[in-house]
Amino acid sequence: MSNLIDVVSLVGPTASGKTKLGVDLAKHFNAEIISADSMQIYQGMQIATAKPTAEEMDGVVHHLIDFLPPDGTYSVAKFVEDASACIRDITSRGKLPIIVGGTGLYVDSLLNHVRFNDEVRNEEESEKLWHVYREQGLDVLLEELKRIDPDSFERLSVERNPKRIIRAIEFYRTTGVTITRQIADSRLEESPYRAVKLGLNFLDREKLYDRINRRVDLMLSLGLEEEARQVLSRSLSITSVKAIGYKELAPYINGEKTYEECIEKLKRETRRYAKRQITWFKRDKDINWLYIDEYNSYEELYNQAVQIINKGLFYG
RNA sequence: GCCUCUGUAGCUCAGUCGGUAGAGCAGGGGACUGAAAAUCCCCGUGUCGAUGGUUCGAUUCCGUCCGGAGGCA
Repeated sequence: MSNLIDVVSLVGPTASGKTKLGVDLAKHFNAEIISADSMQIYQGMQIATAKPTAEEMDGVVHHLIDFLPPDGTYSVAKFVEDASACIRDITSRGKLPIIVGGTGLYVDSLLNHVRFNDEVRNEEESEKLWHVYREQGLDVLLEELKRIDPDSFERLSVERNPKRIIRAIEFYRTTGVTITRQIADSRLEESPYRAVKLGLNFLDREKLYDRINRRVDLMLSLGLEEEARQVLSRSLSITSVKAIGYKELAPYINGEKTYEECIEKLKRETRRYAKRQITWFKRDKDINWLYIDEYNSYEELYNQAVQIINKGLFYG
């Protein structure tokens, strides 16, 4: 008998059917759902984020959905804090937490119990560094990084990813600790969770892409364009502007591009997003993958999921 | 019917003065610690429309055929 906390996680690319399976599993296991989705947190962004409707939730309690106005910022660190509190709360009421979502960084940080530094993000420092980057290029920043944190210089100088290089410097300047050190420190504590991990995907990538394309069409028929007009007219935070669905439609709404061009772009961006999600999740060898096109029916897939969870929970 | 142009990667097209070819887009693989629906890295063999001919050698030149576009009657 361990004192680890049992949780279930359900991940997968967008449009793979996480919402429905999550709800069905929650009902079966007397569970509540914690959403791990960086965009479904926002109010007013319903259609584009494929946020579950009341009907889809079907009475199952969902946490961390639809609670932040679009001008609010959010982050992994905040998510881990919020979701951890949710797990404690759900568990204390004798129920099982199921984490459902497509934001891999969120899920992993939560389940691995990553400890983020207490220091909050330093926006001004970050802005300054971006300015330097735009004015003088990346090499100046790389030089500084080489001086303060040779290890992360090693890692980051190959890909030359400005966002990461800037964050590494920003982090050091505000905390006096290197990001390399922080990453190591963040994993010192053992995770208090024992997670049964499920992943939803297709063997045949084409089938996923078909589904994504059809879902975008469905979103449009549900009024995505009108939602986009509303969302785009509000002030958005640095996080919420990134949502796929609005910025792709903007050129059409502004009369700069045709409807067809923008829809194509929207579908393509969604497909690419799904591909990146898959790349992220593939790395976790503990995930039990359920390949949708390997099952004859949803019931079969559902039963398999139930079996895996039972096995993990009672004999894991 | 005649004339001209055209057929090369999934798509749009370069190119080879004859030595079997390369860009963009699409697509694939990967990275990922406070913006992650973000940010970034790597990856190009394809009967060069078909078939004859010339040639040591043809995707390239010539003939014929098939497909596409345009022009003249």
